[in-house]
Order: sequence, then structure tokens, then C-alpha cells
Amino acid sequence: MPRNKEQNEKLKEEKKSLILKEALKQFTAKGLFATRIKDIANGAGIAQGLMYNYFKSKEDIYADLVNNALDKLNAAAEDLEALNAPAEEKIRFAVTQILQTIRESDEFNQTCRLISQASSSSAIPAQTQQAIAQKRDTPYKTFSRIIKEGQDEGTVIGGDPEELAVLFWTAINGLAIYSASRMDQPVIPSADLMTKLFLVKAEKQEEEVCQR
Amino acid sequence: MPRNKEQNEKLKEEKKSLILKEALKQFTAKGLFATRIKDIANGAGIAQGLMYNYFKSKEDIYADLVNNALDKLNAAAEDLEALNAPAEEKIRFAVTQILQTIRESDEFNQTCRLISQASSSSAIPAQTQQAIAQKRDTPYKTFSRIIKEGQDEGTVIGGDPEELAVLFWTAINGLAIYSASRMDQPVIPSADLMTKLFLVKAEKQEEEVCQR
DNA sequence: GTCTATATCCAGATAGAC
DNA sequence: GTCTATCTGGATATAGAC
Repeated sequence: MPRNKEQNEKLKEEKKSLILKEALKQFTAKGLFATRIKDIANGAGIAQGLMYNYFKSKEDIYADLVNNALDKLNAAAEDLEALNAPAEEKIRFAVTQILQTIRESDEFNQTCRLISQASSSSAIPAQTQQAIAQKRDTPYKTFSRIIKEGQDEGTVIGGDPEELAVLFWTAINGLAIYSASRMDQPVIPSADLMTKLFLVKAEKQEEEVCQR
Repeated sequence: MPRNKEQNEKLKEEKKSLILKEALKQFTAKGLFATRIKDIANGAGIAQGLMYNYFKSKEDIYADLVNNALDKLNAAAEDLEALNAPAEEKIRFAVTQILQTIRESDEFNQTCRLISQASSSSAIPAQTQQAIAQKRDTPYKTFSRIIKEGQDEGTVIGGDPEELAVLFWTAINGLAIYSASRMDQPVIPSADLMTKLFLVKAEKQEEEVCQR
């Protein structure tokens, strides 16, 4: 019965992604080592032992998730850079979108926090550490180029683009962590305010006018 | 022998702080749940079982460290605010000092990362969570006031002081985490660049001159 | 394919020797 | 006080029943 076989495959993939979704939630909240296979299984509505029909081990699930998170994030960064718009708009767009996901604490936000968490623990499995080391630089490099672009266009403030990119991206990460740790109405800066930090001020543009 | 007794007390305290120092190192690197009592003991040069002459449990050590970290950080924030200097100088001083500790990855930096780590895990013991909930707001509030001060003095950029304080402090935390996760020559922004983000630009001051 | 039961391992904490 | 040896609990992963 080949048709049934295909259907089964499909069902299995769906259940796998259900498990992954639950695992992402738990890992993000508690980390790799405080998360129990049992909790993930219960959250996904299956027995603990059944987990091993879908994944080889807990670390395996974690590795899957981290790899996926890195790929998604890097893809988003590349999409942003490819936008046909001035750098100022790219930055404004990115900040707006990201702050929105932080406010809603959605899956993309969990993605960022998972990476941040995995990056900062020396106890995570070697396999996962290598994936991180290989892929974590993309957002920094992308933003570095966008910032350079904006400086050439005269809209982004001066300073080393690499350093500004680090400031930008670590601020985003810091915000994601801060927001997740305060369920009680955290103060999230407005997208406009955060964007302005990196842009040449309106007053300066006026100044250029006044100098003429 | 009262004198010997006193000496013993003193020695015990010294050994305790040696253990705490080692524990801070390990917890910061691996988190509460991946850190083994055995590793802390070995790092401090004692047998695993002997740990329990000094501390009730692993969680107890962790609670001690987190409380201490929160108190130190809050004290530093208050000292900063009490400085007899304009807000601009307070901000510049804080950024310079903090970036220095981040570069050197010293104990104060571990302190920040421990708080950040403990804040963002829902699996840490309830006792520790409460301490964090009670004490974590101080730096945000302090910087909020300093920023307000600077705005009144005309040196700090406009915008909601609370939101700016969140941006400032989460950027610091993000940087501390980023830096710790890259042993290989991380790009750390210069103190001057980071300070400038929050200050009214020199060009604007010129503009004011030119408007007269 | 899914469950329950269990084997195995390992870490935290304790007890007892020196 | 400090160590070694041990108890105990709990979590991962496997085996076997349905």
C-alpha cells in the first residue's frame, strides 16, 4: 500500500513539527538542561517513550531547533538586505518588525532567544556549538553593510559600521531577553525611538540647510 | 581556645568566598543546571562531599551569588547617580567603565551575565526568582532618572526616558552576553560611539549656534 | 504506532572513616 | 575538617506488550 505509506510519512512529519514547536517553547523558557523530555512529550500530547520514535535524543531535538533558528534568522537578514529601498528604510523596517515580534513573543522571537541562549553556554553539545560558530556572523555582517550603505547615503550616523552593527544587534538581543523575562507589562521602546538612535538627527539636516 | 576558634571562622569565610568565586565562574559559563557540584569542588580544590560543610545545596550557592550580584549592581547604579557631575558625564563614565569590564570579562561582567541568565530562565528556584523580581528594576529606574536629567540639561536626545533607559541597559546586557560568547576577538564598540548614540549630536549644538 | 514498564546511568546529598 | 564510600532520586533511553 504505497499511498498509505506516503500518508503516514506526512503524518509523521506533521507530528514531528508539533513536537519541535513544543520543544522550542520549553527550551526557550528553561534551557536545554532544565527541560525534561517528559515535559516536551506531555506538551505535545504523547507518551515520554514515544519521543524516541521521532528523535534520537534530547540533544538531537535541540540541535535541530538551533540549526533551524540560525537558518531562519540568516534568511531574514538576507531578505532585508535585498529589499529595493534606501538603507534608512531597511533599518526602520527591521526595527519595526523585530520589536513587533518581541512584543508578541512569537516564534521568531523564541528563535532569537534560543540562539542567544545556546551561544552563551559552554555546556551545549559540540555539534550545536559548531553550527553556531559557523552561522552566527551573518546578521552582524549584513547589518554592517546596510549601515555602511546608509552612511554613504547620509542618513546613518557616523562611526565604524562593524561596531554600529554589533551595537544594533546586541541591543535587539538584549531587548528580546529582557522582554521575555518580564511577563508583567515590560516597557518596550517604540520602533521610532530605536531607529532614531542610529540615524542622523532631523536637526542636523536642518543645520545643513541653515549652513547654505 | 577562643583565638583558634576565631581564626577558624575566618579561614572558613575565606574558603567560602573561594568556592563562591569558582561557582560564579562555572555558573556563568554553563548555567545552574549544567554545572556540577563536583566541578565547582574540583575547581576550588576540595572534595565533592566537603561542599556541604559550606553550603546547604547547589541552589543555595546559586541564590547567594544572584543576591550578591543584584546588590552589587544596584549599589554601582546608585553610586553613579550620586556622582557630582552632569548627566552626560555620568553616562560617559558608566559606558566607559562597563565596556572595560566587558572587554576584560572580569567579575563585574560575570555578575551582569549571571543576573541576565537567571532572569531569563523559568526553571530557577522560586526563592531566587523572587529576589530578582524585587531587585531587578533599580538599574532601569536609575538610568531613567539620569537620562531625564540629561534631557533637561540639553545633552541627551529626546524621547521617553524610561524607554531610553531600557534601550541603554538592554544594549549593555546584550553586549555582555555577546562578548562572553566569542572568545575569538569580539568586536566591542568604543565607549565613545556608544555614548554618542544617546547624546545630542555635536552638529546639533553647532546648529544652535548658527541659528543665533 | 503508541503505551507501560524497566534498565541504566548519573548527580546531589549523606554517612562514616581518618 | 577533610576525605571516600554510599544512599537515593530522578531522568534518559530501551524493551516489550497491545
